[in-house]
Amino acid sequence: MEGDEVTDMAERPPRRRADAQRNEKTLLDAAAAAFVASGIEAPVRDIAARAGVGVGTVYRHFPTRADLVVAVYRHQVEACAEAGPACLANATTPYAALARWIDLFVDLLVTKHGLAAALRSDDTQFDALHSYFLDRLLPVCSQLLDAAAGSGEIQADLAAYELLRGVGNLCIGAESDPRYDARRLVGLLIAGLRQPGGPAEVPAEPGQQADKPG
Amino acid sequence: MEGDEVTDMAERPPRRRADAQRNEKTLLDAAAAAFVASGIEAPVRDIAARAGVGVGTVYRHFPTRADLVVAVYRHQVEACAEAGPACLANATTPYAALARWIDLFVDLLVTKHGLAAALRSDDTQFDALHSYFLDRLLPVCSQLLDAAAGSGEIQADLAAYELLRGVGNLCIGAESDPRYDARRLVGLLIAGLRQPGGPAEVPAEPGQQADKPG
Amino acid sequence: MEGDEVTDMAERPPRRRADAQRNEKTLLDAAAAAFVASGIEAPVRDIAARAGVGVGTVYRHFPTRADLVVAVYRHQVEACAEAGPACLANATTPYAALARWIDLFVDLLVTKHGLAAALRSDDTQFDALHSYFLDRLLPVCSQLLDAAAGSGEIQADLAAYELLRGVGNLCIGAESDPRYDARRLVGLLIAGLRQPGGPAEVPAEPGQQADKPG
Amino acid sequence: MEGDEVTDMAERPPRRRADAQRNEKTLLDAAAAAFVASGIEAPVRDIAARAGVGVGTVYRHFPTRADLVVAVYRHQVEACAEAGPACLANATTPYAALARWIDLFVDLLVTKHGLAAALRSDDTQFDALHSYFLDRLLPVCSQLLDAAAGSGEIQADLAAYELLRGVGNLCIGAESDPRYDARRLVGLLIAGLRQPGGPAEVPAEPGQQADKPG
DNA sequence: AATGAATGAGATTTCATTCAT
DNA sequence: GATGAATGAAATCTCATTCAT
Repeated sequence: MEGDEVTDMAERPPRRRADAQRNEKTLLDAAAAAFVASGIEAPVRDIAARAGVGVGTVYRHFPTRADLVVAVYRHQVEACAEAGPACLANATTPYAALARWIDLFVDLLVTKHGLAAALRSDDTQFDALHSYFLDRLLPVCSQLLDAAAGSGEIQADLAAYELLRGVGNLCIGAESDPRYDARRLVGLLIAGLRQPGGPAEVPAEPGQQADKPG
Repeated sequence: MEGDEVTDMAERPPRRRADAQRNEKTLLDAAAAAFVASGIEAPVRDIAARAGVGVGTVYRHFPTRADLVVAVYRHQVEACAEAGPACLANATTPYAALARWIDLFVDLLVTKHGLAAALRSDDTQFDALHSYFLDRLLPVCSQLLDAAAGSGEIQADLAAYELLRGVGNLCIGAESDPRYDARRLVGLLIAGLRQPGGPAEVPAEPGQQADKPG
Repeated sequence: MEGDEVTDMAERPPRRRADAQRNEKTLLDAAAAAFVASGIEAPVRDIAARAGVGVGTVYRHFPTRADLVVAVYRHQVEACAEAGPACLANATTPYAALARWIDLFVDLLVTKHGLAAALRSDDTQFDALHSYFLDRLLPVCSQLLDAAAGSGEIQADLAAYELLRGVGNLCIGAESDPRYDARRLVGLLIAGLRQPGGPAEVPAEPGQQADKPG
Repeated sequence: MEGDEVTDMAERPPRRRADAQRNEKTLLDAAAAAFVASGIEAPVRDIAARAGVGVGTVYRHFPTRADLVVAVYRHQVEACAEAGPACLANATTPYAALARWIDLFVDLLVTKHGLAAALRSDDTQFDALHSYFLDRLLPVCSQLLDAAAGSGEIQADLAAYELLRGVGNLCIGAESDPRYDARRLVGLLIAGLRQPGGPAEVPAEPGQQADKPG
């Protein structure tokens, strides 16, 4: 992702002060840490303190909290979005690709503590964040869902929006609770998708009903 | 002069004043409404205003916010807990009973706006609420899970805690988002439970575990 | 028994806590002092400190700054407004009544330091204050102007609004500058009103005729 | 063009860098515009932005806000000061000269939005501005007043300081309020100066001093 | 000289909680 | 018991001013 920077051999574009750039990085790290520790609504002053800068500096770089949150997670979101087509290309079936990609999405949410919280917030202040997430990830998820539906592995009628939201919800609080394995529950959800007759119905097929554990 | 504590020997029935009792009921209704409107963190002042009492009265009845939240939802939680055995008795199979009961649990969470939010909060102030919920509902859920596992309909290895938490998470925000149908996703999750090979397994094809993008 | 009941009638109206009432008075005094010292924009925190209360108390009593300013000066404004008809009744001529009333208005502005400043401010936050002043004093001033015009002592075409604003302006800063006598300048302004032919015109009297601007 | 300012590049002597000089002019224009738009307390950043320079540049040229304000209005103040003797030379009487000059002074204040505000401010930061104004204009006004007093057209006892301050005050807010005509009120003030009996006196009628309301 | 990033004091406002009445 | 006034700790955001580049 940082590879983009190498293209400019000269300093043509409006040169940024070195300390400003350092600060931005420091701020993003500090904000990420603060989000983990205090949630997405961590006081600006705390973030500034963690970064060792004044509050004004935070506001200069990120005028709104949403700007900050988006910036904190942009790299990961981008990587996740770009992984979608790769999953499709490499997996044995579209359904496997979907499962794999959802797994990456779960990684994103679980390891970046505040993210799931940010997504669930209905504070209008985070609308921009919601939009960004959906803009970037909905198309990817849609493509995978469509492919899996096209191959007949899953039903066709689950919207990508709903799936993303559900997976996002399942990941809330996962990082702080050792008794809760979000990845496993997401796995159940994805497995549920594969039910031919819909979630509430039992398929009348031999071989799917009789296996009894132990 | 009046009401020295020691004069109690007459053993008057420790009855609460009628108005105090009325207030408690009024307060619970008001709090429930406030939670729906503004979420679980609704200002105490709002709740008092809705109830037509002073804030002091709220604090007298419910010293902490958690006390209030627990009280608000106690009835519903009790009813849900008690429905567990009934489901088991009436359903055709243990798995069906589980599905039915989970459905009731979803009702509880989705219709009582603030509840899912309260459960997801990791504010230590809500620990009491968490405890109450788990104390009351975990055994019920466990029983249902065990029964379904015993009948061979599902795998045995999902903890009731994890299931409740997952379903609770899936219900977050369901009231306010018409594009998100929590009930449907919970259905997928429960359906996933029934998968023969376990949630993490996809149809037996060689190499499918190894698919990695890039 | 009967003795107990007598106090009841006295406490009918919505009882205010004694300290609240005391606080309100203290706050008004503190605000008045702060306005004198730091102008109408004195920090709320300063006002609270002067009054020996917390900032929250200020906001409880006076939600907006304009509320506070209006309250601080309400007594004086009311008294001034009510003096208008009295002036008219007691003075020898309508013009004398006008002059007398304007004098009272100047008293109001000059002795209450911040007032003129508040009136001149074009911060929209003070619109309510402007409105209050105009609502209350414009009609009074109009009546006096009309009477003086009716008696032929002054021209009829000066709007009360303009006169009040002009006098208000002349009073700005008067309390802090010993070299500036607002009362005197207002006197000149009122004297100028009496010119039969309008301010720029010279009455046909010997020795006053030849003035032409530049 | 600013060609007046010696554009000859032949000039060797320790001249200021051309861009610095250009900046100064640009800054003055920008500041004037900002004062009109936002008043004399316009944020430094706004001024810098209007001028297309950094805030540091503003501070380099004008270390204090007062320096900037003085510089912005210096040309006009000089012109006004120099117009005094001219008025006296051209008018038919000293009083007419005074009236004419005051008119020019009003022009200065009314058309240069922020100026009256700057003059009225009692912020010590503007002391330099006050001094500059008085230094430059008081002597001029004094001369005109003295002449008019000498010719018997007005009383001798109004200090130039008081007159300037009064006129200045009358001009406050005149630009933004269509219902308020500062020029007209100043006209009344000047007319009042001509009253034979002095400003405080009303037409000789018995008992008129004693009128009191109530 | 010019730039604009950084600083941090200060202003406003909200609420949970206490406590006088 | 009930009331709601008082409190003051946050939290946000704005700018004047300094200073690294």
